[in-house]
Amino acid sequence: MKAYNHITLEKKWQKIWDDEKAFHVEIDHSKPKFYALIEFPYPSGQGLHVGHPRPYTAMDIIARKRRMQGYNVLFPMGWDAFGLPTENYAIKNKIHPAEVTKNNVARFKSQLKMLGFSFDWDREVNTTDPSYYRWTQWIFLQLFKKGLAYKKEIAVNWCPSCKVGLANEEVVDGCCERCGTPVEHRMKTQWMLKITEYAQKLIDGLQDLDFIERVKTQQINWIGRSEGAEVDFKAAGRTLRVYTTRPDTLFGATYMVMSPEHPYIDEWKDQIENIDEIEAYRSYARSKSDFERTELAKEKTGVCIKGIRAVNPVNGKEIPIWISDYVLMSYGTGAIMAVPAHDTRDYDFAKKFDLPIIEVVAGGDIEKEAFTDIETGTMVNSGFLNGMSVADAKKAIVEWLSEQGIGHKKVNYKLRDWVFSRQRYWGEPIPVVYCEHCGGYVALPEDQLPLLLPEVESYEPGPNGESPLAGMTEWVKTTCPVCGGPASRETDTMPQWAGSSWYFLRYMDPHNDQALASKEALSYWSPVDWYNGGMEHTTLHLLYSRFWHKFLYDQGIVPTPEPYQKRTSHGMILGEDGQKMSKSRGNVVNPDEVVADYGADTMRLYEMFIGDFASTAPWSTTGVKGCRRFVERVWKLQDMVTEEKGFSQDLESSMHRTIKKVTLDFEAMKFNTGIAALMALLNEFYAKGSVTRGEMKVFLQLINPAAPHFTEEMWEMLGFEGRIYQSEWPSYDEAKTISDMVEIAVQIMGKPRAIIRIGRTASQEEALSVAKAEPKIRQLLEGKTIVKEIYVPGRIVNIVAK
RNA sequence: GCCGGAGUGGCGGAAUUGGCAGACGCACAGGACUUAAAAUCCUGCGGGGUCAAACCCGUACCGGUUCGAGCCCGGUCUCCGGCACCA
Repeated sequence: MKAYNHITLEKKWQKIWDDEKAFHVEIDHSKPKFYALIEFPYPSGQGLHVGHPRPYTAMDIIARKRRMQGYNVLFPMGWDAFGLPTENYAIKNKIHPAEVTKNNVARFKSQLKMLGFSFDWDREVNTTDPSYYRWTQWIFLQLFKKGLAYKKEIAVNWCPSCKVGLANEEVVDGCCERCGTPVEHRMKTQWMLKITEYAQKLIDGLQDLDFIERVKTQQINWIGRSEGAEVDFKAAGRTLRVYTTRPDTLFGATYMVMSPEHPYIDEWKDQIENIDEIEAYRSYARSKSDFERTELAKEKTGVCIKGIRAVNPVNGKEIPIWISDYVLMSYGTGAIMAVPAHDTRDYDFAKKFDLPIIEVVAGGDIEKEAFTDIETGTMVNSGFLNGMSVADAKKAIVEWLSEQGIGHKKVNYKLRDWVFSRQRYWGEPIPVVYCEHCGGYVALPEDQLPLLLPEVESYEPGPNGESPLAGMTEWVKTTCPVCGGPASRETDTMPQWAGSSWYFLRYMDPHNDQALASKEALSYWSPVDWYNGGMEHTTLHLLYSRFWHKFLYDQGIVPTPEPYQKRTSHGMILGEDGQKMSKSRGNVVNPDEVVADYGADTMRLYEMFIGDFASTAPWSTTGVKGCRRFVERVWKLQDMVTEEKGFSQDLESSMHRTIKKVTLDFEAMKFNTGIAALMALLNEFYAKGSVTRGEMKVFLQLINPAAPHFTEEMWEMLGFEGRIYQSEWPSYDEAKTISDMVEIAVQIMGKPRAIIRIGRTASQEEALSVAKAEPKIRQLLEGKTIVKEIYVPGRIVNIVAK
């Protein structure tokens, strides 16, 4: 027997697959299509870590299995290569980011090839390739033309270290997601995308998708729909509009609060008696960073506006108006009616500043705390609402407000528009020019795309955070495509999320220079059948790309309203010490070494066997060795193969059971138990001391998706026909997965006391008589009367006796 | 605080969804082979108890439903992930 040498063997098959274009795919209407997608990596300078191959191996197993089952499988790979780390590396080492990207991609690609994934490399895409970002820019132009891209001066989350504005989604605990620096607020003019216009569609679309529940709820929470009403209060001759989810508590509104940024404050300047105090508070609130807002104890602060009072429209009472930073300008109307009896924040505020608290929903104890239950309370102190339930009161008051013309139903979302511009070099240039004469931003004609990134002297952002492109006078100066007059180019670039928002479409037709993909390719391959990725992308990439796709669908460009039919998620791999892998902890496992020492097949098997796919799990070197042992034991089976074509009689049931288990477990991403079943079957072969050709063939096929190299080698050595990757996935006979005789437990009073061997479909009389014939059972039942007898065929016998 | 998810041997983890708890793997112990070690093969491996058995206890904790509960119900604790002054 040839010794098992993973190094030469794996190289050999990787080369054959390449030469044979084994995994290249084209449109083929004679087969069902299957589009398997994994998140394309950012090619960092560190290369792959052992976390990357986990989802890749998982989808590779499913892709390989589906091919064997007769599907036309699209399983592509590419590079999400724009972004800050590359740019920072370029600045530090004075190398062009494109060069850095090229090197990193080459390294990643060779590492992926080393692991034997069945990607169709002819469809490789790279977001930094002009022939790719031409279409990223094109999609932006469509958004711009439909009014969904607009420029606005907003307070952006500013990272002083990265010198870049961040989207809300990129701020974690008030700090920059990437570098951890506390985020500051800066007023900046930014490109924005109106994702809010799609808020409802993004919720509704989830309904029919096969996404894991966590992803659905996280997206729904992030979008944050709430139903309530807008109500107009009169104040100093103006209408002060508020949003509330509790219009039923209107009689309990004892004061109002405006956000410090509310524009009315400037308008009321002359009438406000304590304007100095108000201004002081406004500047104090402005200086608070996001970090301080989240970290500081939520002690309420605020100032009463003196000289102006509001009128509660429902009872004509005059109530004071305060300003406080617990009211946000960016949600609702920037002003609220405060009902301290029934809102915990208002309650805290009222207690601190000694404001009146009026109970309008009975059922709690407002001496102690705000009563916020909406299920059980009854309306009191509320005029015509008295005696109603909260739900009825809501309806009644909104009706009344509508009749009076001072309020109406309103739905709000927490979702904000997407801050789309970055003041950085290594991103897609935004293809618009500013033209004084035309009075604003003008889209570049589509035939001028791609708008290439110009060569610059320095990739460093300007001192005030302006884009490095702003220094490129020659490039910035241009002519307006509409009027032909002088115009200047936009110097901001797009965020990293742009290129990844549509890459799965490009894979369908990656070389098309007429459209982002042909109609034919789009209609054949859409939607992605199965997309696996990290939970960390739930509210970023996954939401953004669903938004773009829904927009493209509305424009008639893509054929399906949703991009991804199914979404699953993998767990992280921790270091051997149970900590998150990081350079500073020194617990990083390098896949190159694992593959060199044990081989790609072992590495792949271990990554799948490590534990439940969706959960985090610590790496274990001895665990890897266990999988290597499995591979070698399978290898040694070749000396035990008999000439028999079918299954041997005593293993027939085991064979069918294992085929079934592996088929179903792989599809359900229960790789650990699927592999465990294969190990158990191997143990049976060893116990028997032989394996038939028929058994060997099926066994290799079942292992092949997980460990494709050595199974291909053994297939060849044993003289099976063709390539294993082209062979047909084994089928099982349901009837043969169950053996006729079963061992079932006999319980007395629910405690297992004996095991009997009977027919699977034996009758109750039969089962009980066999059970009672057991000496031990007979002994235990002696002198007792049987109260009840339970028999579940194939499962259990339970005798209750006294 | 709110929304998700989870607590099972020394460890990673199984359990047909209410039917023999601990599959499979790791670690460990004993044995075989070897001059020896490694590798490999065989055996054992939740705790108590016994010469061995019988038997008792055991799935975070307290209680309940059931012939029978890791799984269902009520309550408590702990951990992980997400959101967080969103009116």
